[in-house]
Amino acid sequence: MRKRPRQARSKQMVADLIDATARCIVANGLDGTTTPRIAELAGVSVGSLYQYFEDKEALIDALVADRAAAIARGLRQLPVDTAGNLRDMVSGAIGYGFALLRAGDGLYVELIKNWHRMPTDKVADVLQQHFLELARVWFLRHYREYPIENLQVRIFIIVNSTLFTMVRLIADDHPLIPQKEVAEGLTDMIVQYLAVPS
Amino acid sequence: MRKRPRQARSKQMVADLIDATARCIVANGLDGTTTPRIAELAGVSVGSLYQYFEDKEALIDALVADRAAAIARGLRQLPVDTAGNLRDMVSGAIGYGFALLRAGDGLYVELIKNWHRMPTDKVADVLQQHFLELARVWFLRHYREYPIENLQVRIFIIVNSTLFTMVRLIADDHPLIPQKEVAEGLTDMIVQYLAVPS
DNA sequence: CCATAATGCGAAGATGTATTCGCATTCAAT
DNA sequence: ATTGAATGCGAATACATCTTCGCATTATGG
Repeated sequence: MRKRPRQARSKQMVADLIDATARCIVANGLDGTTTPRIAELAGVSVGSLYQYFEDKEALIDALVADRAAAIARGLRQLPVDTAGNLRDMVSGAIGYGFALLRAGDGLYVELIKNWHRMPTDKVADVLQQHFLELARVWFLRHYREYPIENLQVRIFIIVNSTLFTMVRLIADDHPLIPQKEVAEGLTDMIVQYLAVPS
Repeated sequence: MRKRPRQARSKQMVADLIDATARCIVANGLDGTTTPRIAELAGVSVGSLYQYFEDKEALIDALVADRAAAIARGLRQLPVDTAGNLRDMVSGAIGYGFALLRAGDGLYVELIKNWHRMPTDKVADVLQQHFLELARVWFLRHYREYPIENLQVRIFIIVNSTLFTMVRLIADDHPLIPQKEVAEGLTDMIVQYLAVPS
């Protein structure tokens, strides 16, 4: 950040700018997200944007960091019963994932679509780390000897498979492929896969 | 196409332009692929580009259509033993997929990364259709009563999971996650999933 | 209340890209 | 060889974007 916002109104402006960036991405897509449009939505001047952000990328970076942190908090607060069965955990996580992607008017979908143009791919990292930890706990609890070597790879496969299958489904509608069945299919697939001995 | 190339040299130019587009995407990424750069690589003038292509998008469209057709041909010629076991088929397909993505200096990876900005997402469609058909044949042969309703959804999940997991792995290197293990993991996952009764 | 710093502005500058158009060149058929 | 069509050219046009800068406005601390 180029300059720290010291007064209350500038702090508000920074918040407004980040919020406006989100709304701009939702309304115009990442490609249609321009500094004039962001400024207009935020109700500030273009120049003001550059007071606190090095450039447009820094602004988007801030937005992503914000949301990644929010998602991380949401995941931590998600009630998981590590003593319960695996299928319920997985099913719950996938349901949560779909809900998250459907929320925010497609902001997350747009961001994940453009993951490779993001400053840092924090969203996928957050998911990866969270579920890796969750899986560690679960396996440690249920099987003293669990495939710890393999777990990283398995979680990598599972997180990416799930994330992009969901995004592809939501991004453009596939009339023959209902969300409910995909959620069940992903659950089946993941549960089966985690049960495979290494 | 704005105008049909009639003479030999114009046909050559169209071919050169499509080839130059591929090289430009490899060298500069999709975002860095501009009409001047394409023209320069093709060794023709910018204006000539617009003789046979409505706009830049049409040019990229032509490239994608070309490659999609080539991949479809490659898949059809891939020797598959529908009488053999499922694991070998899946494993072979995944090996082929990785080889394809590694080939072409990252052209396919770049195209799939930007799937949502492609004129038509032919690549994924091609894969989807092919493997759907393949799965139909296989299941018809091995189980007279196969879950035909479910098969579309399963193939959707499998194709997208595999494709994007591979692309994510190749796009930026994950030192802790070797390709070999991912290939094996994906194979395990898919084979298990296809064996789940519907 | 005043002096100073912080903040906000938005037109103008710099850059880059897609696309067109009139003219030059090459081809192919007669 | 000639002529009309096809082809090729690339400077010029039109447009859009990011970013800066000098000036006006507002807040804060003494």
